[in-house]
Amino acid sequence: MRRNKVSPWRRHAKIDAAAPMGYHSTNRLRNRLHIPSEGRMKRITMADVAERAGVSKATVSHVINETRFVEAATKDRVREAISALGYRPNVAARSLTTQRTRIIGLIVSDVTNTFFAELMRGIEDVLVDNGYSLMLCNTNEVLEREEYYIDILLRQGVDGIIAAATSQDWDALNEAAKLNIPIVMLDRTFENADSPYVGVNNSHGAYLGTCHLIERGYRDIGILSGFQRLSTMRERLAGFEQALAEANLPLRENWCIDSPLTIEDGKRAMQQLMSQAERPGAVFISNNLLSLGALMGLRELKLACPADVAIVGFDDHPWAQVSDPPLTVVRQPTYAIGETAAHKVLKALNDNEAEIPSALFNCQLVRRQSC
Amino acid sequence: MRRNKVSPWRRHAKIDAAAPMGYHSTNRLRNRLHIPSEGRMKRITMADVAERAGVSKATVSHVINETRFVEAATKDRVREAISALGYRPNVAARSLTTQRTRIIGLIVSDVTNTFFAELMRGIEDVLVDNGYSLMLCNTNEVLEREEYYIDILLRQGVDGIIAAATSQDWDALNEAAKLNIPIVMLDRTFENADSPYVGVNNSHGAYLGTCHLIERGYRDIGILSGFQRLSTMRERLAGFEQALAEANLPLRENWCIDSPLTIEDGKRAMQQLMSQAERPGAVFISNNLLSLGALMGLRELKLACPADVAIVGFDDHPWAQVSDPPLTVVRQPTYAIGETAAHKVLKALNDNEAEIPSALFNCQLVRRQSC
DNA sequence: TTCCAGCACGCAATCGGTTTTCTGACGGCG
DNA sequence: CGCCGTCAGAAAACCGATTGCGTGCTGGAA
Repeated sequence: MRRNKVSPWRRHAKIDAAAPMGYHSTNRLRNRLHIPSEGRMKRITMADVAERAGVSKATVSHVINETRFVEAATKDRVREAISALGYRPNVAARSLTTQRTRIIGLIVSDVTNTFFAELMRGIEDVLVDNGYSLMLCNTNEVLEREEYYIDILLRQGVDGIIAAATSQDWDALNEAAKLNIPIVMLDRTFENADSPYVGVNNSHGAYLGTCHLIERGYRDIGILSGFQRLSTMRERLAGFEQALAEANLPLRENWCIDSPLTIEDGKRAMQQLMSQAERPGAVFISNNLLSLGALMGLRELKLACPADVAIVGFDDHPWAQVSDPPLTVVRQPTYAIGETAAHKVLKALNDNEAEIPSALFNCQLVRRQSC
Repeated sequence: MRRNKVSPWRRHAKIDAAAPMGYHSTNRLRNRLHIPSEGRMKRITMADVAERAGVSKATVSHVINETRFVEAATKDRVREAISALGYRPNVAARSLTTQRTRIIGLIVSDVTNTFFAELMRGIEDVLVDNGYSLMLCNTNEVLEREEYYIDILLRQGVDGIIAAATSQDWDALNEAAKLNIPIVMLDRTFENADSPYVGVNNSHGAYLGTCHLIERGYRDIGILSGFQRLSTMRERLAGFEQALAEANLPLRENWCIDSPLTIEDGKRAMQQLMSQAERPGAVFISNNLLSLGALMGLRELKLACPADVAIVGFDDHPWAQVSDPPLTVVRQPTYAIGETAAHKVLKALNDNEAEIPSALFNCQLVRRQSC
């Protein structure tokens, strides 16, 4: 712990590193981080409060937590002492005895993806309402980092974990499960996951989107999808295939492209798709970053959307309303998914015996002008 | 703590609540959150490790932390015991004595704003490399929530705080400062802030953007800005004004609009601006959410950009490349700002005496087609 | 008057680590 | 041979809360 190795999985930002922007540290802005002389101030503990109020630590504790009857007058003295001294309980000490930290660990793959950010907001709003805190673990979709973080969360003693996991199996989370820590799978799950899952009906969503393309008259439809190791991507591909099958349309191998879930890769994938001799007239895109990349790719190729190729994307995004063209998408109730996931961990924590069911939300087609 | 009041500042998502999407909890997906019978597994402590290795707790501790020489053979026995038992140190216990938690608190106003998300990523990447964890506090730009969170962070005993503060003065953070906890101001600061600041040269950025509009021949220029209580917004307005002044252009009161920093409000503000009898031919927009809202507003009014009104925005966004029109913006090196902020807290933690200077990055004009 | 129940609260063990102090063994040196 | 410094590791105090158990006091019943 004390020795900090440079972790091997660090992924550097490309945009900023390349940008020719100066960094100058200004002297006139020099500031102290620390209050001048006083040195380290004595921490105020429960014993200090007890002494000032003329009671024992036990009584102070019971006043704070309302765990035992305390006479009104005593209670007042304690409260007065607390505010006079500016006492703040030490959660480390508390969780040492209670074995609970009131911290929930959140594992996501990319906080800059608005989808995950919106999930986070939903989760965080619920947690803060219930007096819980959030420890953020951004994995950048790197497995080793996810495993590292799970270990950290366990050392930290988090009360529960909400995970949009990168890993494809239960191994990484198994340690947590063995310790009886509630886990909720978010957005993604996998076959042998032994935890409730909160997300959308992905196959139906993709089905909706694809059917919309078919209704609009497109017959030659391709798909841009993410790695099939992610359950969401598998399900969306399945929904896409089902829609084609029901319409008796062919599924052409070379019109089905898997790509890493980044804008750059989406761009490449779209260009690869569209530079074939025979190219699709419409494309279903399984992820919002890929959709954005695809639009960029088309722009570079000077292909018009929907004239040259129509698009339906997965996941809505505020900017999708003002893109050129405004994107028709399958929308997930993202914020609500986050809220629900948070409620489920809390439920598990408050009622040890509760069976926590999974929750599947439905998607909604948002018609705009990309097809 | 134990009693959870519903907090008064909770802000609900509008989009999701309104969306007519079904929620059905599936029975066939019922899962257990907990491992069946075993009950609560005995936690493995340092004492267990010590016993198995036939040494004292002290020795185990020294092996783990490399705080004292331990004979190779002993070290091996301890290590074997650790991995055999699957021992994981309890950070609560550790931080109780060390008085350090290796947690940094991050206060931001809106995680769904890509700008903050990108900052977070930079911060998180640096922290994880250094063995620190991140506690996320999303304030939704609500002051009470920020204060609540600062209190939580202090109880939690975080080692440092990085704050994109909503508050306009030092009061809220003062408690933290009194406890000698390093604070780094992120993106925003204020007059009497007694902490280093990491951000960009906002006034120069706005100056750049406005000058660009002037060079392109626009004389009648307005500005959409955020609340002037935020230092960033004040500085950007100042840069804007300077550019106008240098070009001997008038600053028209009713072409300067302040608005809350949301997409909806940006839309309203832009519509308000453009529905005046005499309207500007170009607008500088101080924030990315406002820029997006502005584009939406123009679209509703059936006004063309840049034909009817030109736009230069602040903050780049991947989607800005494919918007209609692609947006000319002033870009900040967001990720690098985050990294720098993180490095500064760590510096303060590692070197108690260090004077930590503020850091100002430069902005860059990204020319696209909105003017 | 004695006894006991119940009230209001104190005492001290405990959680799981870190760190200071203590100890026994060994070896070098006069 | 005796003395002492060094070394590896043990023992115990300590961090700041929670909590089971114990206790002095009061008042009503026997």
